[in-house]
Amino acid sequence: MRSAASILHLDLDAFFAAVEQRDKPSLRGKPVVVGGVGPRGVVSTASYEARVFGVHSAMPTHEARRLCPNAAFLAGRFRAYRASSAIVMGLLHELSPLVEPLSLDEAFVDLAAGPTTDFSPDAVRALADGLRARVHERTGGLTASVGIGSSKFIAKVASELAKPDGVRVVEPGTEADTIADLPARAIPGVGPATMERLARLGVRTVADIRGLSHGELVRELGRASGEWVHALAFARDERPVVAEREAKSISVEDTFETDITDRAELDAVIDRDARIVAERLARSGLFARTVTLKAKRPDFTILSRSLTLNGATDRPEVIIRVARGLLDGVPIETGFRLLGVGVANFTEAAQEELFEPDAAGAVVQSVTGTEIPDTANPTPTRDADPTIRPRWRPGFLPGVDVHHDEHGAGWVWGSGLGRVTVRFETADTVPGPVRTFSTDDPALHLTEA
DNA sequence: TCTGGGGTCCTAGGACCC
DNA sequence: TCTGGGGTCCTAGGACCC
Repeated sequence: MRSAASILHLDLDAFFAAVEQRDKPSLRGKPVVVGGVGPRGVVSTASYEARVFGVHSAMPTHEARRLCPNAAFLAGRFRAYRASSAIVMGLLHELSPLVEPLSLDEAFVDLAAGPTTDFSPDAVRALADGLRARVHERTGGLTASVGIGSSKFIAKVASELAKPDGVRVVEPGTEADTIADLPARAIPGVGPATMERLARLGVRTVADIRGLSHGELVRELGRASGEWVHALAFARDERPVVAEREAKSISVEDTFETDITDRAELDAVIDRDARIVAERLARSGLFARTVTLKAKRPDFTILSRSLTLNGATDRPEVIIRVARGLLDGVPIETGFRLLGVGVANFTEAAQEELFEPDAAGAVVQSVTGTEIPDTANPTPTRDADPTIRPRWRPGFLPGVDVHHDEHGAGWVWGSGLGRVTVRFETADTVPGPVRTFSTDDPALHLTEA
């Protein structure tokens, strides 16, 4: 926590709905609900006119329709939202180079990293008013709420208190008092489950948390969460504003209008999602080592299966093959309401860390790496497939190349120069046994799937 | 007519290595 | 021969956020 109120949090009011009302004058002053419009959709944003009826974010759309049948229900126009968001983020960058977007409609700004020198309450209030006026003008009428405080937590609480269309500055020294009477739920990271546990300890407000010992909280909530909640209850928050955070995962998922049981249909969903994931990977110039399959059962329980490859990939056929393999190990009789494919564990191509020593201590090629000399085993027995991009040579692709011998069939798990790891498929389990072959082992029979 | 999609972080157990 | 601790990686699930 700083001594000056130098962290700003901006939150656009009912953002998606406000953009719709701005662009369609007939919707102004009327309830607007943006979100999933299908039978299993949920509300993303409700305009303030719709909130009067009890409609709010994350509510099932069918319930919103029941509460407010006269509202306009819209699926959302993300291109328009991104455009307005970019204008606002640009305005924030005029205040400081250190801007941390949290979503399209929200960001932190570290004013101390910019030209601002006067952090007196009056000065930062004037700064926030100027910012809000520019947002309104440059976006064609959108309103924003702005909070300023000595930490991220306090700035965010302040913008919440300022809503809608207002400013709130929490003066240094008044932080603990400001949050004392808020529900414990106001602490980020305290959701329904944590709130339930805290309630059992008699906690309702932030101040109530202060009555518990550090040890009690850690015992009840676990190490990380306990310490976090304890610190924030006393308004202790040292998190820096971080401008650019690198993505750690990419995923695509679909909720179906009716549950799907059919394997072929599930495979088709995997294919579609995996191709989108691969496209986004390639566009980011990233390669992923871990593929995850996610499924939601009719009873809403979520199941996930993941597999980490020896090498990284951005190829759709690899992601598809791995994801389908993961589905093999999952009972599908009850059907799923959602299926999704994700990737994680990113590397960038042709970087040194992609080369790893093999069992013998020699350096071998990772599947995304560039070939490097291996004097111990200089000759891969198979030429590079010309359809495979150069970085893949000598080109045994995890999940694509298939091995077949008298012990059964399997697919390539990973490959380095001079070795190929094969995972055998078994009748009822994934993963099956794994075996590593030398590339000149006559028992190794590889074909492309 | 039941409850999205895109993420992040944490926990816990097992494998494996030193 | 037995015991054992620490560290890292992987996997599965859960909580949470916008």
